[in-house]
Amino acid sequence: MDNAIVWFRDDLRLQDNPAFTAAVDNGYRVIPLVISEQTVPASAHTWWRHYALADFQQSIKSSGGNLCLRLGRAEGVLQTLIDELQVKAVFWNRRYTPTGIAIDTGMKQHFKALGLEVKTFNAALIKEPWQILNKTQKPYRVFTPYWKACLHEGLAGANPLPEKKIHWLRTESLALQELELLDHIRWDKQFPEHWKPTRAEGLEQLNHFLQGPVHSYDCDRDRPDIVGTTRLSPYLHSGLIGVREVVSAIELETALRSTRSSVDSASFVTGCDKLLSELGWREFSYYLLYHHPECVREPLQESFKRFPWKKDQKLLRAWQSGQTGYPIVDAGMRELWQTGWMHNRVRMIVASFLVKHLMQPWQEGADWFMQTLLDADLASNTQGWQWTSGCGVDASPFFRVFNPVSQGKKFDPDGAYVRRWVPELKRVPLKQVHEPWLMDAGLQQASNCVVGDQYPKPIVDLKQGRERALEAWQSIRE
DNA sequence: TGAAATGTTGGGGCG
DNA sequence: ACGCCCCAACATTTC
Repeated sequence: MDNAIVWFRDDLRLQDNPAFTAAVDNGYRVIPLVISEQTVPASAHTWWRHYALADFQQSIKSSGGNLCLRLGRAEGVLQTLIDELQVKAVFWNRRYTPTGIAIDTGMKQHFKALGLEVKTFNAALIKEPWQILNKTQKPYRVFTPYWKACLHEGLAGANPLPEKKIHWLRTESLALQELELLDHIRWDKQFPEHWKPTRAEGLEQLNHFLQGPVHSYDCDRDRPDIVGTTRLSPYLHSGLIGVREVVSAIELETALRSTRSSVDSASFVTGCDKLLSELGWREFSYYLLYHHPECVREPLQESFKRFPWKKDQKLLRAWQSGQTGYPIVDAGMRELWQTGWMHNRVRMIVASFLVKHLMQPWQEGADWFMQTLLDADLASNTQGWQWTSGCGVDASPFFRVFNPVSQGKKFDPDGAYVRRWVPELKRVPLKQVHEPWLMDAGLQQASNCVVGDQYPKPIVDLKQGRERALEAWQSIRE
């Protein structure tokens, strides 16, 4: 029996894993490998990765293997193992980030040239980015026709499990701690209160969602004050759960429902369609990143390269630390810092505020999100920022400036979300909870929220900020 | 997957 | 009963 390395990256699961399945079914003895290249310092998503790896390690252990953890540059690590263990094949699932593609392409050529069998697969996406093209054989630039084309082809479900018995090759491994994925400064100490990075927990969340919240997903997903979303993003990014497993779960639940005629099937179908379309946006992000790798740093709309940003470290710091004086913005930024996650509606609000009212370059916001999000996903994050900044393809028009006060009133109508994350607002009456500066001096005292003292004064005037942004935008229009 | 400015309409108070 | 004004409520336009 020959040995094959299955190199796991953002696909930390044995189910729905085509590279792993192929290795087993092709009759190889499997060396499950994870390499930590340590190119980024410990941050929120490496915290997640640490515990996700612990879970993955455990699942391999319980099926009789041991996960091989290594540190260093991928090529060197692979070469060492190949030499030591007479490895005949290397299998992995594809990445789609520019650097990931560059590394993987080079490595595939290198090891093929040495006579190894190297095979790559799709575990991360419903459709490969090169698969979906418009009538002129070019990539789509608008979401809706793109997603229709995907739906027309049919959404693939989970990849099959191996049919043959799994044979593991046990190897020496570093201890998980030696990967140094946890920061020495334990600013992440509150994460465990909010997250359990295990596959079982992710599946549980998915199932729970499909049993209840999916029915009101259409409106509830916009409400940061209630748990109306799946909160699956970190599971999907690390690959504890595969996106195609989500598709399969939806299909299975739909099939179960069609056998009984339930009265609430309409809301179920609507919710599922909405969820699928959110997964569609994720796909579209990977698609755009694949076809336009430069979009990580460069706006997709040429004219935005001339945008007159007003770089200001003080404003950026105030935004990052949730001290802007606008409750919904501060609540979002503090939720992010404390839990490693932010509700999507609030991501749009804080992004619009940073880019438009504060006139800071979207790349600054994108960088901060990548450092602080558990689900730090280059594709989704880049597209999210380009979308709100109005410089992406099929983006929100720049003139659509979110007003943090009206957005707060609309999507956090009881003030529960802002009060949860901005404790200064706990005793502020609902009427002023999204605009505490409107309280008179006496009420500010009585509410323990003296503006300019206990809670910051608004960092920018909304009307002025909006007008300044629109003027700047006019200046770059053709 | 906005918001603000501007335009239009229609009911009610009032002389 | 009528015209006039006011102004909410809604609709349209603009960024």
